[in-house]
Amino acid sequence: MAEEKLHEAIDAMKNSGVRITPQRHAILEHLIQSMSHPTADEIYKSLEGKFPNMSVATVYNNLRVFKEIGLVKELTYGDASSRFDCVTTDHYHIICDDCGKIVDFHYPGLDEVETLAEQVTGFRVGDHRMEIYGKCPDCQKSKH
Amino acid sequence: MAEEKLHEAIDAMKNSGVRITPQRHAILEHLIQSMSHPTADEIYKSLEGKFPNMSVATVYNNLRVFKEIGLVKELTYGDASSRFDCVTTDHYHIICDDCGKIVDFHYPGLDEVETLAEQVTGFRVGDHRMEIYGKCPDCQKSKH
DNA sequence: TACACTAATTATAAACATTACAAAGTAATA
DNA sequence: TATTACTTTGTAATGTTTATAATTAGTGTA
Repeated sequence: MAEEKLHEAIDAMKNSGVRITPQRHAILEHLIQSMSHPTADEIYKSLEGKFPNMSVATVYNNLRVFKEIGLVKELTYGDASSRFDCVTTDHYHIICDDCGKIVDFHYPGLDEVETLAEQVTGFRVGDHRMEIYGKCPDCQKSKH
Repeated sequence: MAEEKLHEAIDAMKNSGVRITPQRHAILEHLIQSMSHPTADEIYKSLEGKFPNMSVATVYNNLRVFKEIGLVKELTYGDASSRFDCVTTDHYHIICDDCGKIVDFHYPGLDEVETLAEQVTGFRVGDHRMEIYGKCPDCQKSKH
């Protein structure tokens, strides 16, 4: 299924007229397979072996491209660096205040919130994001 | 009413054993009165007149203190710097993709989402945030 | 397949927000 | 007043992200 997602993503790139370079392929592959929410630097470091000459700028450039096509979402929390999440099915994130762990959390889309927001504000709504904060099971146990 | 909020905030500081310095008073006052979502630098610049010697570090330090007491929330969007929002009544934000305008948007708290998240993930939930993205009325008119 | 056009990559420098640190100042308490 | 702990200040340092120019590499067409 990761294979399939990758193909879909590559098709999306073709349709948008975006060239498919080895670096882009590798970044996408890593995002899909990692099942996590890596920072740009983490992606850069994890591809060091395959692409010893790849520049950090390439990672940033392509994450921006993927974002523009809609393949990837940028997650900005309070901490230093953004994290990037492959857009697959609708889901939200729940984040541990103590250890920073991020867990995916599926929930029927909040369409009614979007609709009401349109009516109240006059915006044309395209998207929304939500994060839930709390304490993960592990950190609940370790009462310091 | 801004006056009143300020007093409440100052009481909260007293209860938390946090000293009320002129700088803290001014930062809080600005946050409450501005009715916007300023960056740390905007706060710094707007208080330059009153406090010519105030350091940027002071602004950052105190915003962190306010956050810890629960007086202020940090809003991190994709852009360079965080914005800070006085915690008053429950509300969310709707943000224009084009011009970056941020508009408050009231909505009955999503308590049922928090509850479900607890059940599904085992987290103990304390808080959540949501942002809605779209195109504001002004930017809809100016079809580029 | 080779060519030409355009886009992408690289390497580096720069910008920028935020934090760390030490020294000086200030409030609270006894 | 002396002591203590907390705040502010100024500056340096850190770390992420972007800008730039030169080089390299995809892609469509002959």
